[in-house]
Amino acid sequence: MSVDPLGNEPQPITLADIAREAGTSQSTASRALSGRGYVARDVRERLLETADRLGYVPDASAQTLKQKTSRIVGVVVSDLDNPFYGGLAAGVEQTLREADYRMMLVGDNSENAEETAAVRTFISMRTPGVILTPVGSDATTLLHHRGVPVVEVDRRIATVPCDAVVIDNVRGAREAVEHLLALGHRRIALLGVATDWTSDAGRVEGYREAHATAGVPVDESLLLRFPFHDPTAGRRIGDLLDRAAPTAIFAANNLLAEQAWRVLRARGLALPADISLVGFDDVQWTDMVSPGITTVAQPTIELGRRAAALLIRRIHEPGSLAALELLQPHLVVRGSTGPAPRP
Amino acid sequence: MSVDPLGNEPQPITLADIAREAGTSQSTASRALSGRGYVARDVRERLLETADRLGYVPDASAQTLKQKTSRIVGVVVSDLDNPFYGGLAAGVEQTLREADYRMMLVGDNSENAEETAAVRTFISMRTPGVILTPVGSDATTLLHHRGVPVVEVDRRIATVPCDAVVIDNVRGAREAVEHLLALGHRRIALLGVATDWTSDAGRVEGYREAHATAGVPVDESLLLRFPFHDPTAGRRIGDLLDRAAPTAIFAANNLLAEQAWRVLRARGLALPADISLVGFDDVQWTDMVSPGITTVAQPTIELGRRAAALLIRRIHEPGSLAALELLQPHLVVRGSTGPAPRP
DNA sequence: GGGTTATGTGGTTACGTTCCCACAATTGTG
DNA sequence: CACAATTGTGGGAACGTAACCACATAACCC
Repeated sequence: MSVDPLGNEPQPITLADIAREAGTSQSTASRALSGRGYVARDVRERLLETADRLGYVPDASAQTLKQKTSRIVGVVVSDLDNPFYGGLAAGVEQTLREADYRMMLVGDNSENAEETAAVRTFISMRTPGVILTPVGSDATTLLHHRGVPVVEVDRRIATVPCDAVVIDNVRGAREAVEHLLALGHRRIALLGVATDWTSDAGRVEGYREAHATAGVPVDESLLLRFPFHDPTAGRRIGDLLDRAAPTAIFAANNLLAEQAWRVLRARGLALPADISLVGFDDVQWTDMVSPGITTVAQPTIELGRRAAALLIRRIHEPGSLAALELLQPHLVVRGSTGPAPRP
Repeated sequence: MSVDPLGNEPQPITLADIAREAGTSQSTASRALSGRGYVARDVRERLLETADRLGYVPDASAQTLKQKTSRIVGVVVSDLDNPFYGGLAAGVEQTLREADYRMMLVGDNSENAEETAAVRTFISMRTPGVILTPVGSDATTLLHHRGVPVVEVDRRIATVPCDAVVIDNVRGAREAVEHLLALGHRRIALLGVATDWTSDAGRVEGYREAHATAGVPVDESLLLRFPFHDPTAGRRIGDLLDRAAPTAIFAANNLLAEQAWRVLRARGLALPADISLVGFDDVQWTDMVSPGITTVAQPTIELGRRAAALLIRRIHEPGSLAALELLQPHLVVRGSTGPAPRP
């Protein structure tokens, strides 16, 4: 690269520069580079060449200011550290990129305030649309009120009409619990999240449905709910084991499944001889531990892809009714589940 | 919320609107809301109140256009799906948020072209600085040439002066291999990445250093290098086992460690009786499988935090010399390593 | 009491882009 | 040959903000 040896490029070059250099007007240069409007073949080529030669990069803020919308889609997930959200984001980005949009990814640590703050940033950036795993309804309301398309993914919370793509949590949970019931378990603990998330509510519902269908009454003392990041989760799970003597545990997300697994190992309980365990979300470790963990697998990246596709459609045709896409999970049976121990 | 029941908010409100509403000039309104410059107490309060009441959100693109810089730091990582990069991003975001910057996270799938494209977007957004896990040197050069501060994390590739924060790969690898040598292993396979990444080069160097210090010659046929995402990795590792008969494997990143582990399990080899395994990067599963995997742990989120802190410092005082921060990894010994089997 | 400073305010411009409009020249159509 | 459509170009006004500058008024100091 043979450029300015002093390395100081004080002024970035603008459209005006390349217009002057190519001997045309700014208007023509704009048309040539943006590809909209008439411009003669040779003139266009000359302009493209000079732009390239001078290393012209259009100023996104000027474009956004003028066009009143940017090409950066806002995405907010609950936890950047959790592989589930990582996969989701990867799926979103992939589809967005194909449609020539960029992704701005933000984590909100499951805090309503952080979610709202992120959304405020998106609004100020004139984002064309937002994808989020909602933690509260404020953010979506804010966006909807501003006319910004929103797609909720993984959970539905919005109190205003908006698109969503979620998995069939009821069915996933039902299949998991049916599997346990079929193995003879009658005392199945449920570890869930103590929020108003629909994902969690659905999983509880599936748990109850399976019991109802099988004619097994639900012992409410077997249900345990946790805040999103609960440092005392391990102890509480231990208490549950002592207090309610379950023969199986259904953990409604990958974090709780891990916690439960660690407690069981610490107690030296054998899977599935002493107790059975089913998780939700097929993360990496579930097939590496022995025995492998039976779990409800979700199409994580596909969830992201669908959300992005839905958003793009909505950006292009804002009119139509709010859509709800329901993806199907499926139960992956591994060694962590077996017949209920005979007392 | 009692707003426009028709839900159409065609024009977002601007500074001019709130100035008119409060009976001041635009200049005064700007000063009151941005907090720079004189404005009487009561006037300021009145302006803040009206801004709040009307739901004013400043237009980021106008601000950026005027100020020639935005508050959105660009971050590009190799793989959103990999928990290592997820942790890194979480650390970066946390520190950035505290300094009132936002993060724009992009994945590049370890493709030079995608990395460069992302960086071009950042430039067009007038990003105040960029943090990246570099895959090539083009991106950094581009940014440096434009006068945008860059911090490289995890690896150093730049051919231009720029800040970096990495871990001491040589030492991490050396300790891992010394551990194996001390256990009597003499045929230690190395699984690495076939790139010019300094992280990988450092790990190879540590491997060689440990051998040299112990006076053990290195059998080059034990060294294996893979592209970043190699679908044939499993087969190649299997070939290595057959061909070179190692008694231990040192896998230089978490992906390769997982691959190796799966191959060993598939072959029914017992850890550590038949063969020992050491990984790099202490991801979740390493202490869940049995036996646990001995591994070189890196302070992942801390890596992200330091990078962000360094970038912020550099943004505020551009003059000083490029800094290199070296974080120390440490070896976590678990059950996957044991004495070399007697032939 | 004239100068300096602190405290406040408003007019105006510039940032870089897009896009509407006006206008030329060329070609086609009755 | 008039009149329209096609092809092509350039002038100039926005978009919403920040910041420079000019200009008030009041307080303060020798």
